[in-house]
Amino acid sequence: MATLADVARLAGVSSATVSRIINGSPKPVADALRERVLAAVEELQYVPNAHAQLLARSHRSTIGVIVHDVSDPYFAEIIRGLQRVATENGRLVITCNSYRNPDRELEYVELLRAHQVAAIILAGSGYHDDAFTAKMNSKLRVYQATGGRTVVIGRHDHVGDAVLPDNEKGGYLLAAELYTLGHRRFGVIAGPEQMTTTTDRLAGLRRAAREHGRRLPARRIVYGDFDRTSGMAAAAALLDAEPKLTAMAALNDSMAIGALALLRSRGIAVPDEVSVIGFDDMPIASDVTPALTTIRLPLADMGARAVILALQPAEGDDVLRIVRVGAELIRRESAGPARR
Amino acid sequence: MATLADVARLAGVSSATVSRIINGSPKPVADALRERVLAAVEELQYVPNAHAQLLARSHRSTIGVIVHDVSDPYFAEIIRGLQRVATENGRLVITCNSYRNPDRELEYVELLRAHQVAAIILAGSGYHDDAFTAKMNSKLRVYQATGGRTVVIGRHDHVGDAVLPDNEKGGYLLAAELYTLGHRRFGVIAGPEQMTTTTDRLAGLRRAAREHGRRLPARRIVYGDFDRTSGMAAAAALLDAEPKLTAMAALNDSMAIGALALLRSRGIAVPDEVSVIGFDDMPIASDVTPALTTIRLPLADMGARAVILALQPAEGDDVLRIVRVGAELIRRESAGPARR
DNA sequence: AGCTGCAAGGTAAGCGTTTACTCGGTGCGC
DNA sequence: GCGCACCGAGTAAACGCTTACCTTGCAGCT
Repeated sequence: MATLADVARLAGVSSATVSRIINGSPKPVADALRERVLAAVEELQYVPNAHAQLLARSHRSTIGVIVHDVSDPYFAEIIRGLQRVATENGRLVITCNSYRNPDRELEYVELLRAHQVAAIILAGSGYHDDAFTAKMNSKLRVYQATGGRTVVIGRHDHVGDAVLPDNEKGGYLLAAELYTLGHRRFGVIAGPEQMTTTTDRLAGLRRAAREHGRRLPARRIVYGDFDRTSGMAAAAALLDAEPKLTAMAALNDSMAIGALALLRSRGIAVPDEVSVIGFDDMPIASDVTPALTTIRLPLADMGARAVILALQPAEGDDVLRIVRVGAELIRRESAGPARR
Repeated sequence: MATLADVARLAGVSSATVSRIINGSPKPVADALRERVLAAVEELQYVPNAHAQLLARSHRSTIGVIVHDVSDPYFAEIIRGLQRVATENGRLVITCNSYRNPDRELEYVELLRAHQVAAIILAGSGYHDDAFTAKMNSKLRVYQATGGRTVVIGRHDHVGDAVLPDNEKGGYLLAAELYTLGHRRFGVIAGPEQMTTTTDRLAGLRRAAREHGRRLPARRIVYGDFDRTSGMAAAAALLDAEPKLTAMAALNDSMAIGALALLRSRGIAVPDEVSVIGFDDMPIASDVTPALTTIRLPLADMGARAVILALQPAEGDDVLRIVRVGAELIRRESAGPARR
């Protein structure tokens, strides 16, 4: 690979001059030299070694994000928003997929630290696991101590700034809609039991239940993995245990779609016989049949806000800033009045 | 941030020793020292500076991938396969989204070169644009000249190894199925006109047409953007121009889903009145209603093979290796016999 | 003429690693 | 008892850049 020194040699100038020209430094450089240098750069197809630059420069500029899985539309949307703002600010973003493996999340924090990122954004729900939380917090604190900024999206138990979607309210809206439509016995297809997203959303469902003088019996809650397959399995389990269910509340759209698929395979009409409501409003929610009634979270916006938090230097020293974003019911066709 | 030197100081050894212990160098080190060093690493929460390592080490280990958009399920699948193999081999992968902007692709090649990646994988279709191809090839060649490896997925006009899905055959299968079902006048919802994926798939359709003694009139081909919205628009245009169409061939699933949505909005039954066939077999293809008949490409496998090519050193010097992967018709419910 | 001041470019000291090389100190063969 | 090989640890030279600081030359003063 051609180096700065090669360019300097070819142009007959010092490497400092080349560096200044390439980085558009404020120091003035004679036009003649500039042209010679640019020509040399072109001729050698010179590209500065990013690692050498990062080593030599003091300021860090890239942003690291840890998600469960980019190909999950939920995260894809968050990242879309996040990328937009990052790019607008000339920041590169490195994305890491933990595939819901806590250990891998820990490893990725190290990796991002090793890469000297300016900020680490933890997207995706946290776990109710004190040992993990403690480890993660200690790693994050070390990182913060060296000037690193951290932002979490949708978890409350970590140090640093946070963007918090109102999962509780979303859950409330979801259940409230079901009660309003006259459903009294509905199953819940929840996510992994130890994830905070699951418990928050469930808490919302429970609040709505209480307001209607009811409760969510444990036997009507099945825990899945937030993916389509587990949604199908959960729907099947629910139906087998209690064939008279009039509705299902899925705690994310992927599982809702799985439920829809299972219902279809059993020839159960949605929403005429059983209503289904999802959560997240992923792009394909409106393409399944029937189009999914769901709770919308401003995903792209959440990603964008996370970057903004990461970029703004903290005002005080220890104030941690929290941005809350709302949840909204999107009525489509998969939920209707209770019929049986 | 703690540095190697800090650790060395705390442990009372030289930095060389620390480096050797951390990297598990073959050089033997006394156990007592090893423990002291490891303790110091733990105490300081030391993480080696990745950039300094890359600068100092000679061998490059990360892999760069350029795709159009990770959140597009087509690429998400490719990346999944690619990641798997890369991780198995201890390689990190950096993903760049060009959002179908050729200039951005060029920029990303520079960026990846700047980051000293061991290989660049160009996923996603190429363009029929000689100026662009020439520029890209020159950049790739420069990169190769310095020992970089390049692999392209699904484009033929670039230098380097390649993984080529049989788009032509897929197109052929698609059209053959339509003809077999008795469709004689069907619309084609194609991708961007200058993309090789589009032209390859179209070529397959044309071959099938010829074999059935027919042709694809230009007025029945509408070019979209490979996304849902343009699929809807294209379906509308097709239908408006020729209401008697009995089927539509979409050149990817996203557009097929868009077409399905449009047909539904117009109250046209699929497949009873109009059949629809997609291409790619994205995961959601089986969740839309009716489930999409489509052409399956082994996407994850393609990603995996690309990494394998990138990792295997070229045998000869100039032999460029080409791996071809097949296409397969997946019959589901969106295509049926022609009825009108 | 002798200074000062400034503009334009060069010199060289890092940045944090890795690694070839150097250097005491053992243990061994003779 | 001496030299040698070898082992384990340290020294220091890269790696390719950025940038503080220094040099040079020249215009503008007094």
